[in-house]
Amino acid sequence: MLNAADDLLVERGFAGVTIEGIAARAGVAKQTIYRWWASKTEVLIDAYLEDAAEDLTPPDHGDLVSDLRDYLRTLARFLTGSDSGEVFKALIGQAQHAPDVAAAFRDKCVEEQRHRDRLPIERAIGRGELPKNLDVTMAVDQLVGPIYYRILVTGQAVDPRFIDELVDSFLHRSVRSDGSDQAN
Amino acid sequence: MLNAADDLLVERGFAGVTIEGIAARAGVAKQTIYRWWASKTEVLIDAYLEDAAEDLTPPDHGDLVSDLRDYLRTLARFLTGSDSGEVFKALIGQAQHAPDVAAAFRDKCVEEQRHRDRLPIERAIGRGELPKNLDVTMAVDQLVGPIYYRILVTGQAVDPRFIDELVDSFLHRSVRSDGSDQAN
Amino acid sequence: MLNAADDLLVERGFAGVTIEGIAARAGVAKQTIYRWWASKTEVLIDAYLEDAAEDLTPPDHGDLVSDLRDYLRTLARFLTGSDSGEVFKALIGQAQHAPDVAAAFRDKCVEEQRHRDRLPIERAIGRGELPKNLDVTMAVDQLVGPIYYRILVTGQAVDPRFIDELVDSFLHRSVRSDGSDQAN
Amino acid sequence: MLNAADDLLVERGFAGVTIEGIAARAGVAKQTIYRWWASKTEVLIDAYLEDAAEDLTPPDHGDLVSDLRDYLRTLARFLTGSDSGEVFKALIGQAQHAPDVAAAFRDKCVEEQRHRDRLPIERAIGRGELPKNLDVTMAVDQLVGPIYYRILVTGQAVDPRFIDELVDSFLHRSVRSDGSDQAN
DNA sequence: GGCTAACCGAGACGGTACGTCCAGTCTTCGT
DNA sequence: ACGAAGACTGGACGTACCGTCTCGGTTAGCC
Repeated sequence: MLNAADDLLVERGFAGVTIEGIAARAGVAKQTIYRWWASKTEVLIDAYLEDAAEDLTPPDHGDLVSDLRDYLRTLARFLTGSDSGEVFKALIGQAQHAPDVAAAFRDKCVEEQRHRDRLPIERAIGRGELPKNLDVTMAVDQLVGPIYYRILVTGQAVDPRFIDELVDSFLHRSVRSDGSDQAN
Repeated sequence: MLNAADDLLVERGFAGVTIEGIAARAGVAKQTIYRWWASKTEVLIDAYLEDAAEDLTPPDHGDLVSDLRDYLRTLARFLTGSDSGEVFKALIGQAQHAPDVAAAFRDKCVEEQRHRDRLPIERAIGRGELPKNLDVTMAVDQLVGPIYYRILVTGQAVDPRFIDELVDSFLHRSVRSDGSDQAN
Repeated sequence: MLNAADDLLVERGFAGVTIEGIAARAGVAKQTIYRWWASKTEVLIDAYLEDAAEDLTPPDHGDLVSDLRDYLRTLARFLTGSDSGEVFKALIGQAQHAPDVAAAFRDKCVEEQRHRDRLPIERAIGRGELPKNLDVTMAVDQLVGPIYYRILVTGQAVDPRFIDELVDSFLHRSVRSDGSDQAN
Repeated sequence: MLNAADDLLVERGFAGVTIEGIAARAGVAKQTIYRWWASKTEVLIDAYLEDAAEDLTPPDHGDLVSDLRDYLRTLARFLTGSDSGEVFKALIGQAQHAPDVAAAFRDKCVEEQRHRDRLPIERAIGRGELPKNLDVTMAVDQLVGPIYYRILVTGQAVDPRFIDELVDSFLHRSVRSDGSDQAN
């Protein structure tokens, strides 16, 4: 059933995902779907949860710059080029239309995603590469925000160069924000 | 007709906007709508264009910090609290589902919006507050990206404190990036 | 279970009787119903048999006219005004749609009913009030046929006056049909 | 559409008639059916009206006995052996379940039928074969009632012998009831 | 100034999917 | 072991909109 939903989304787009279509493809009665999910969006959320998360495990090279560049590139590729990313974007899209979808989606998907997003930063703090008092949430917003923005809103390409610049800007600012390099 | 579409979206959400509903509320035949627009999304794009843009004219205080803080707050308020902002978000949402919507939406709405976003930066460059070789696109992405990200993806609040920090980070980094303020 | 079926029919009509409804009201699992009956119609047949028959025992006043008038009025009241009568009519109705229902219904309900219908006539023959060679089946058809016809088909009222006329016609014809009054 | 309904009823019985089935067979959208009829029963009523009535025009041999025998045999054949008769019986059946169906059915179908039933009697009265003060309604009930009764309730055969006896009984009684043949 | 054409409202139409109800079959679990 | 509980496939229900398609009944323009 979840696979059926997944496949339909990739093949025919969000509008092509229908409860009837999922049921037909999964060889299941509509009622069975309604028994477990309230809408196609909830099916997609579960479909996303099932087979998506692991693709995004942040790497750990023991080096902030490498970690960030690697991870953010993976994130961009996930959002623009993978099936799970398609589902994720579709769900973000749907979240703009229905507050209940937004709530469920954030609870179950975004929360987890944000947790992963924080890891490289937190590890760097642990290693002393970044100051202990760094506002991690803020840092994450500044790093991934522009990426989501380009993908969701403007459609601009998110290429390695863009990510490198993003990381550079972030690091220069961050390092400086604890005052340590102002002394130079 | 555009008002009807607008009103329906605000009252009942994107799913509550239907061609039939618009026609009924506008006292118009469905066919008349189809004569000029290909889908409800296109109606909403035009509805957005009609009465939205002017709310977002960036201010010009002659001072980058004030301009940015003022403008980004206005942008956040527009996205989270205005009727036009609702339409805008609905269209971003729909753009995730349909590439043609995405294309039209970016052409007609985002383009213009991006132009406005650049103004404070460009004026600051003109005034010499920012270096001439600054990558404006990048700068805009870093400033508005996190705001859109919070609103569209995570649902975190976008309050003045967040915006101030965003602006501070940006300025320290930007100013520093050409090395000009290190000389001070 | 039978009571549940009965009650549902009276409260909500034939379409309101469902296996699930009976099961729910009787506090029983659907499967338990299917174990003993093949369809809701069979449940209704048994429900009818359980608590219906006795209301229609023909009276025995020792006088054909009184017996017939009394009995036919009771029959009319049964068909138009009693709960069992509602079940009976519902079953006749259903018998028009499904031959198997018709067969079962006639076997189990109509047969018995016909037997009761014959009693007044047969007793009158026994008493010598009617000729021994009278075609009892024919006589019954002529007496009860018009009553069923009005109730099932035309919806005309079946009032005492109608029944009296029916009985009168029958008696005059019957007495004469053995040739005994042609001699006058 | 009406033909489709008709055909389905004859082929698959009343339960086999569904709005979806009619729509599919007629090459029409469900909504179109719902636009014009409130239920499958109403479709069947109109289907019956369209192509049924003319089969039952009572004959006029100028002779009551012939007229009645001929007509009642036609009626019996109509009810037991024709497609329209199947529809008619199905509607009578359904009328037992739903008062609104009963009302519509009686208004549109039974009324007309009753009118035809009266014709032989009324013409005989016009010709002086029957007394002017004869209760025609009562007479019709007594003639057709037993036929409907056998067909709808008991399932007994309605053969020519039965009809002949019915007519004989009726005539002897009727003729006698005004005293005219007692004078012989 | 009258004829004609375009446009518009109204809404019927063939469709697709919705979400619900119930049928009839099945498995599980507790007494 | 039996029966309640209820999940399951399947199919029809009646509804909402879709996008297409006639219909008249205005206007408006052009001769």
